[in-house]
Amino acid sequence: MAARKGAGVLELAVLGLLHESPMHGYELRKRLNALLGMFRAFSYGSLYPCLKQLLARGLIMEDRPEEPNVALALQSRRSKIVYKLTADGKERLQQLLTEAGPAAWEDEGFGVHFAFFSHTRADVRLRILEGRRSRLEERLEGFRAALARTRERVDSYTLELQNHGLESVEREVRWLNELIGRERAEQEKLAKSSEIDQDMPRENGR
Amino acid sequence: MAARKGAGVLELAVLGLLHESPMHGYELRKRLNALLGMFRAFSYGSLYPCLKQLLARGLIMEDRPEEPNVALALQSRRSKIVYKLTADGKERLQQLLTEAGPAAWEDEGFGVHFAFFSHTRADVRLRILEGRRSRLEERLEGFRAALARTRERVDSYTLELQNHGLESVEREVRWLNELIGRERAEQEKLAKSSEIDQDMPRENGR
DNA sequence: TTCGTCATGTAATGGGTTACATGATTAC
DNA sequence: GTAATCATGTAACCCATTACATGACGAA
Repeated sequence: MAARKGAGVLELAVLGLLHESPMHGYELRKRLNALLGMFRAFSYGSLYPCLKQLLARGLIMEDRPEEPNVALALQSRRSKIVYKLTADGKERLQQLLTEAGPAAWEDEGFGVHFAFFSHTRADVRLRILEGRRSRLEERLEGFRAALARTRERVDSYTLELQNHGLESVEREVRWLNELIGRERAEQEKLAKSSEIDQDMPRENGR
Repeated sequence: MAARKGAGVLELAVLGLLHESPMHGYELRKRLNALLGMFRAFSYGSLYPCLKQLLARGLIMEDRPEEPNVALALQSRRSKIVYKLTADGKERLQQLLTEAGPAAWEDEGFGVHFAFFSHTRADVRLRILEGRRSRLEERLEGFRAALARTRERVDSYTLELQNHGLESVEREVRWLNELIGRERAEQEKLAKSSEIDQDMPRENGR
């Protein structure tokens, strides 16, 4: 099995961004950190090796636009290597966007997967959101249990920290609830509209 | 200089917990994850090597309570090794709790440092809180700048993600603001009470 | 012509995880 | 007596970072 772990979160992020438009590494990194800036920041030291590896695996290729002058192309080519997805790369991206497993809802991966939700199938989106929610609820539960056990002697700072953490997670759960609600509503709407097909449309307030 | 990076966050966490009371590894891990559960979870694979290393560095030692029977002690001792801080360990802990540098306010370290704030000097606490706040504000600023540049074409999911991230960080900043306010108030109160001593108090707003 | 930023890369290192292997203790 | 949990440990690996080295290019 092994499923090829490959290059962690970066693989998806790079493939996803390159799918939207070809880019060179430096720019890629900026877009990356603009996209996920609040969660993580990647350095060149991880990005370039990743590109190299993706290239070796045939998932991306250099994108030299129509180059009439071959000699010039061979010589002048230094600095700025624009990459684009290959067919295999697109396939791989699709595959990554379709698996709704722990990799998609654990802390490291969730943000990246979410960032490309618009390229993700609706049912997969829903399962990822629900997966993350139950993951967080699980954590919440375990945490509260541990809290109950050590309740006795906690200084005020520890308490403050734990409360803040608790509230953060609860907040994310509420956020997920809202997103899940919206996703489901949309799915129902689609199901209904495809089911009707020849009946009159009806409003169902936003 | 080099400052001995040593064993990352774990070092502080372990020393801090052992300072409160001697413990064995297994228990240590549970307390650790109860304390920081919302932020990170450590596995045995990292904890035990860390203990081993701390032992080798002479910062902790096995805590065999009064053991009248030596022979029995030598034989039966398998499973459950209780550790406690050595004098060096206490000193090291104190040192770690006193440095108010990036290690204390970056994402990885902040939680742990905060968790032991009750053993931290008031001025160090304040500097760490302010350090973290400006770190977050910096991130906020950079993020908004990047946002402004790529504003044009962002799909609704990306937007949703970025908003959520933004709000999370803003929320943490507000939390820090409150904590800083409290810290300062307390410090002023202390300063005032020690300053007066024989005169009447005078207001000096903020 | 020099400085800042854009741009690409590599080597050493690091902190941590997973998976594995093992043994003791407790509860049933 | 056996299953679950407590308890300790190791080895292989992984993803990413830091620090470094290099060079092109535009603006002052």
